[in-house]
Amino acid sequence: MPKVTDAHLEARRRQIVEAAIACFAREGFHRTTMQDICREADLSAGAIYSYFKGKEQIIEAIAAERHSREAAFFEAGRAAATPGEALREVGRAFFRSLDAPGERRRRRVVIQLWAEALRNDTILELVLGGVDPPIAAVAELVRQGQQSGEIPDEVDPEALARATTALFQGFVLQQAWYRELDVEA
Amino acid sequence: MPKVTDAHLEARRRQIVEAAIACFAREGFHRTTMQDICREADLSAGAIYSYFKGKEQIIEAIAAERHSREAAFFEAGRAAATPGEALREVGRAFFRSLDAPGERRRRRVVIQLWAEALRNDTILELVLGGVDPPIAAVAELVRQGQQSGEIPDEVDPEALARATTALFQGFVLQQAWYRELDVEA
Amino acid sequence: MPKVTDAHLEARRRQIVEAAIACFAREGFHRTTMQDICREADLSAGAIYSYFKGKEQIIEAIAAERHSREAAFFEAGRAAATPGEALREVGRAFFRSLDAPGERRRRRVVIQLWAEALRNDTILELVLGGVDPPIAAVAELVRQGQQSGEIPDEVDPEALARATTALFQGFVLQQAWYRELDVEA
Amino acid sequence: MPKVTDAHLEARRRQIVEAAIACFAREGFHRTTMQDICREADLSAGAIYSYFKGKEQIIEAIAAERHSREAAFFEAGRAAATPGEALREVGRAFFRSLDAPGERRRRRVVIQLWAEALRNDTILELVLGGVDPPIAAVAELVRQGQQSGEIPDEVDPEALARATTALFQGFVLQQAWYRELDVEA
DNA sequence: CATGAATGAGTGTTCATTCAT
DNA sequence: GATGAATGAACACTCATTCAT
Repeated sequence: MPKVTDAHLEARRRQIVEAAIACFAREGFHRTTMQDICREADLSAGAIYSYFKGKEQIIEAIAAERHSREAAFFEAGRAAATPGEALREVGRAFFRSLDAPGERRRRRVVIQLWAEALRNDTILELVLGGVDPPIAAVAELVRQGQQSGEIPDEVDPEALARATTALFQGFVLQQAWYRELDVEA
Repeated sequence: MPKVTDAHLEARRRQIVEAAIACFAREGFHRTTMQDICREADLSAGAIYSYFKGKEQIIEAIAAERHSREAAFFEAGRAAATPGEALREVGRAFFRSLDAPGERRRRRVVIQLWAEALRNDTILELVLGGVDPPIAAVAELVRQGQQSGEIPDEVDPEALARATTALFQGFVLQQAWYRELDVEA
Repeated sequence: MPKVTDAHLEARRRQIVEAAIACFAREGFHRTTMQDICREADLSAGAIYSYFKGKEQIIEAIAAERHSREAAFFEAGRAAATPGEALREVGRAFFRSLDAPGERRRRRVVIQLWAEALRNDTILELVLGGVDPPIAAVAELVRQGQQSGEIPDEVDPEALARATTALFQGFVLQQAWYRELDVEA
Repeated sequence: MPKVTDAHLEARRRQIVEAAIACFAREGFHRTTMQDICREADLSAGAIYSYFKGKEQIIEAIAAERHSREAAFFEAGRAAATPGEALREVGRAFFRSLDAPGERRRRRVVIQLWAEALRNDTILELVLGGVDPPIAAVAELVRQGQQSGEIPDEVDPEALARATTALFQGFVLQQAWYRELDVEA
């Protein structure tokens, strides 16, 4: 890694990550060669290795990116009047994102990250880092909803939060396989 | 897939598939070498290639297997008195399977199949073949429940079925990442 | 390393080592590519990697071989009547080997091993393993010569042995650079 | 070797050569990258390529340097009263240099040059240019010693000179491998 | 039918060298 | 003159697949 100093380092890394996402969405992590990424990023092999230690690290960089993206959904709920409304708003933000065409590619990569997390602890950690905080946030909203009487007390907030997340993950999956409707919650 | 005529062909194929599942669950499709499978199955490379045309075909065979497994859940609902009870029974059967230790390994492989389905149409078809009929079955149960008044009319049966499946898929995912509770539905 | 079982393993290893020596003598360790060795050994890359874990290990195998070769010189001295005569016989055996055409190639490789030993402890050990015992053997002969009065008492046997070895090593070097005479001792 | 006109060119070249020696002694010619040398010399890659056409040429510059160093040993003998005494003085100067700590690093590089000389004729010439004149000088001293009766006539001066050099080279080698004594001659 | 040694194209990665700034 | 990011050919090594025995 022949060091790089200035701030365009971030731009280059983004360029590479973006190219890698395009390739990975198309062909998967393992069918994508570094040469493919080079071609897509319009950079030489050597250049890419100046910014990332290897293919694995590019994948990890993509996994790390998810954090912020997931967090964005919760911005949608912030303005809501009641916790229940906030929850519904978050759900709607999520469903809206399912249709965003730019996200499609990203979601195909996310599913591969789920699989990769099974055997790469670094990626598992990054993936959970993008999953656990939302679960906690939803659980907190549920607890608030229970205090305000909006949500029945007998529900376990943690379990409901987890179920909601599971539901979303399942939709991500189905959305990647077909092209379809959504409707309810 | 040349030679071999008799019915122990099926036994051999099962032996190989079983070994492959063990390897894939441990290391993933792409980190698993044919040699790994040979070792695990205690067979020579040549032997395996008598029963499967290649690695890809072993993966496809595993994907095909899922059909029958998923179908088994619906057996649980068959004996139920009402459609609503049947649905709950199917859900319970599913959650029970999440804890079955033998299933753990299989589910790790299923997640990889989800990712693989994104770039291999044969596998996509096989995966959907294991997902669509359950959805249809649940939708049918919902419709029956609506006719018997157990379930409100305004729900879209297809959408609810799809949501239920999504929920289950999400749980499969989470179960593979942590080790946890379930409780409600 | 797809295991290899029978005793022709040794033959194959020899074939590879022999090919590697030819390449290394011609081009040096670092200019020789694995493909060169493949070509010379008339084996595929994969085949070579069944017998050696990598290029480094081939070099180490060559270094290990030296042990036995160096030891052979001392056979020459065994039949000698007196220790002094034995020493002279060993020297003569050594000088004879300098002219052996087959050895020429090997000596070119030995010089490279000397350099390699400076930064590879495994090789340093192997090289010293081929150098220390001869030194000890010569020192022992000198001691015997001192007891029999053939050699003056004031010489330090260790130092003389070491000097003798140094002399031999220097000759190996010069012989590899020019093509020349030897005469005395 | 473009540009650069003034006399501090020599200073820069020395700076680079010095850095290269440090790196080569540590890691060997082939494990040392140009980046390593850049870092050690605290110069940019481009700068180094202004003073040397490439890595090879730096190595050659190091080899060329040896000439003068070897020659210095013979200064020691110049003041001696008799040829025999001169020879002993040269030997002593050599052994003294074996212990000089700064020389240690250089000798590690010399050994690598010996190996490199086997496949790079430019380096072979440079190495021999540092070896042949000393041999000739020693042979001349021997001849003088024979004329003055100090040394028996039946010795071949050339052969003895060559043997002396071989002895020295062997000591250089051993000194690089262990840390040891010297004593006699 | 089975074996497992052999194949060889293809992979991720390195590093000497260049050249726009 | 100096810089250091970029280049890209070359390398060591892997592994799905084949086929002589």
